[in-house]
Amino acid sequence: MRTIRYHQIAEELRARLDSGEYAAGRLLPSESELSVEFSASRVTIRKALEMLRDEGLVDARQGFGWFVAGETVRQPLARLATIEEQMRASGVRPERRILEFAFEKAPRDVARAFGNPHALRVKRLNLADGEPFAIVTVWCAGDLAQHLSRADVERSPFYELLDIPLSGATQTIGADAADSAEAALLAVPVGSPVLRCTRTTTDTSGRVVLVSHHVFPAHRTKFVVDLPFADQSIAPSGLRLVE
Amino acid sequence: MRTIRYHQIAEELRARLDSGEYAAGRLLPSESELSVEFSASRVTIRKALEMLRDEGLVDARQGFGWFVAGETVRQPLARLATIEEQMRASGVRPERRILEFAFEKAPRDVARAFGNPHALRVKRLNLADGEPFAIVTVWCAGDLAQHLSRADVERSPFYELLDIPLSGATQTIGADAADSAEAALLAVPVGSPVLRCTRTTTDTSGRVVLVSHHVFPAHRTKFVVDLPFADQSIAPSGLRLVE
DNA sequence: GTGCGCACTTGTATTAGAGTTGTCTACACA
DNA sequence: TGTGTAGACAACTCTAATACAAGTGCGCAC
Repeated sequence: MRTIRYHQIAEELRARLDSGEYAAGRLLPSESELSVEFSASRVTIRKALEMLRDEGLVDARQGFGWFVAGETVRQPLARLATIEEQMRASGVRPERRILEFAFEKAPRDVARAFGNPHALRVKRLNLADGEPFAIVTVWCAGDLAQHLSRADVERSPFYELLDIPLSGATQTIGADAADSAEAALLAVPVGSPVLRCTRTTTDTSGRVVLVSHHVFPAHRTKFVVDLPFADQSIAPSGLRLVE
Repeated sequence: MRTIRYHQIAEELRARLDSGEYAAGRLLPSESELSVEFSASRVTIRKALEMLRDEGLVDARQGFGWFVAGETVRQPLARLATIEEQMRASGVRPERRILEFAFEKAPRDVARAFGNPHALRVKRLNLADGEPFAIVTVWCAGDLAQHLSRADVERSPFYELLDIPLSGATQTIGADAADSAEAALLAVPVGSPVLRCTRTTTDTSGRVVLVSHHVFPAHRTKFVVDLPFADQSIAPSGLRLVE
């Protein structure tokens, strides 16, 4: 059975991309190098690469080279380490388990922040090395979340899924006792202390686009804040009295 | 594996910034020095530095040099009013009750931070409108505290008593359950959730001068942190996994 | 103290070369 | 006609090397 050369080559390259062989380096070997490696002409290599481009796996820039398509998106975002990157860097294996995914009417306070009650609510459990370390509930403004699927949310963090520039956030940190549902999910006794955080994230126009709620078991997590200047008080900065 | 030179260099510099290698001096080596060190042209070094500038990590002034940009970015964090000023502004009457005042040998970790075990320990209860809202224990390096009396500490906050310029602090925020002594002081049930903060304050020379420990009842206190830039993750910033 | 010059820095613009993709033509083969 | 090879050229990117303008900091003569 006769197979077409550049289909074979495309298949081989696809396998390498999946295996992550080229993912790290970000840049694929040049067409010339590949043509030597596969004993094929540059034109044939190009045809194979163009197939992969049509599939969205790779992309090319003239004078630069072929690169894995996904990476370029992540590049500008990589500047600040996320908690999951930190975990990965320190050898801990992060995991996300989606518990609930629903478009629904947001609670009053969230709806007021969005200016619209229609929202996507995602509840998930984050694990570190298989052990639960956070329950996260995210509300996302409905119009921005319309194209998101459960698989999207399971695969990528929200900031990658929203293709609008985010600008800032306000975050509240408090302590509380775990209720029975939380205790079950986090595998801690009912009533044991947890850190409870609420965060509202806005885009560059100042519109609130995300409201999220986080519950961390106290024995596994702490916040570390560096204050470059003394803020004139022994009391930790940012502390507010509630009611 | 092909990689782009100035991406490599940017990555290396980023690592140094994170590790604090350049943070102390605040001023980075000049472009020329870096070009020699990396065996790269000045243009390449510039590209790497400009990447870091886009990320907000460093900044430059013509004729002066490149420097770590962290301070100005985080400045807003430091401008928060002190908790007691906030209380006064909202009509709440703050009060400080000194519980213990003693020059003594500091615990091992505090002594190591000071470089000297001799320290002043002050334990006090903070009240708002007569109700307890914080247990604060402050260790102050012994040589700086020698002229301080119990009356001094009762009257003024520590930052006013120390006549040396303070420069920054690192603060850890966690949750825990109140033990019996704390519960009694704060007038809450034993085992109810509290916020526990540890802060080390340094002077401009980088010497640790204060170590303080704070316990807040969860039902009365929360931390509010404004994050000027989106830090690219739903996970609250500054969160670290413990051990 | 004031002003000046010197050394050093970043900001910006060139030139050049090597390496890359984008595109085309010509040819061979089944 | 579809497939593959070979080669040539344009356009682009990255890096090096160089030069000059503009700003900063510092010491020195006055």
